[in-house]
Amino acid sequence: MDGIAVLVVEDDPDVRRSARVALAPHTERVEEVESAAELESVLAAGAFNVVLLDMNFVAGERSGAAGLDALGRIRSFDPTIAVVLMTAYGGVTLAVDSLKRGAADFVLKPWRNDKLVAAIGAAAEVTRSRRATETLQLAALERSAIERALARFQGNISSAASALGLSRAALYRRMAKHGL
Amino acid sequence: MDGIAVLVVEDDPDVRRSARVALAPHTERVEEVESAAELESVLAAGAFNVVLLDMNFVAGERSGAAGLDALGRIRSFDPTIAVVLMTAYGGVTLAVDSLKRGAADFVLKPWRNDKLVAAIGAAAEVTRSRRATETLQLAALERSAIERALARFQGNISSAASALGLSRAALYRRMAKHGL
DNA sequence: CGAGGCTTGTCCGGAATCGAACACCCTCTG
DNA sequence: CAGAGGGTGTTCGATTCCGGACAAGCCTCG
Repeated sequence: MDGIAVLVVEDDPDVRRSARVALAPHTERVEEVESAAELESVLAAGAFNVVLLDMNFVAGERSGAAGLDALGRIRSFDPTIAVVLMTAYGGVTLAVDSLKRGAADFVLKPWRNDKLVAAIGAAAEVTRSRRATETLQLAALERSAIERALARFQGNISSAASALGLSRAALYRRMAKHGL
Repeated sequence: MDGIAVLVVEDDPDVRRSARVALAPHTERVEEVESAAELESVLAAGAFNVVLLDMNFVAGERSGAAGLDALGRIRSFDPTIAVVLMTAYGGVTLAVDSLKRGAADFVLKPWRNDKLVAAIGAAAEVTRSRRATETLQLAALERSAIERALARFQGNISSAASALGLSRAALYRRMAKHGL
């Protein structure tokens, strides 16, 4: 799993070490922070493609609220990065809530190393895919929309043009422009 | 919750009745099927905006595989419709796997009626939002991309134009066309 | 077999868009 | 304080794109 840079957010030094031991042989880089206080600056500086985020790093707090808050901040900062949440206390409700709020995966502590590695690998792939498809280039968006329309209508030019809001002649020109 | 049409997929008649009793006062229509055999034709005929899907409707089978298979078929047929999964046997792993495969929510049996109603309401909103944003109209896609670019670059016309692959003058014209 | 409805690909006079250039403003640095 | 570097909004001759119309083909139905 070359090219994977993981940021581990975890207050417990034993768990941080366990994560590093599990992940380091399978990734390019594992960095750790003890709290979520400076998440944005660490993320900005670090070119990560996965975050492994503890849900409870406030002493005595077990609800997962801190982790969900941090998840929200990470997603605001970089919506493309996949976040894997981990907790020792989670039930179905917390897991479901986490994924609904945008976590890519949810891991219970103590984990099996092979499952953690697999989860991180899958999450990195989610980040890769999100980053590949996020573009603002109008030409690329137009080409993609034309391809989807042609697929949707099995190559029927009249229907595809209508769906795209173009005349048939205009669609022919756009198709030629994009080499379709 | 006007305008919500729910399809309940559940083999147990007692559970089907419980779902109907819980949901009927809060929705426009509740229909039920006993198995997933004819899902696509029922969905095609019915104009639903939520599916409440049991995970286990194969006798003796408790793994949830049947429900996940049905989820996949529903999503292939109509990727915009929100699916709420329900099971009596699910743990964190099954819940996480369900959401990763595209379920909008996950409900454990026996449910609390108010929570089921809330989950269905939220799922209907997910369907509404997905259907609103799925468009092939190039003009709408262009407007949306311009808005995202302006937001991304805090209104900086030069940077937004560059990201969109347009000249500044062209961007000004597109913005005027879209009333931005 | 022929009509009707749908599809296809192409054309061309007119309309719309193009982007380099212009003039100007603001901030930062030497 | 002046100059550099970034930004802004607008202009206009050149270029590209527009869509209704045309001609033709295919499929279904009476």
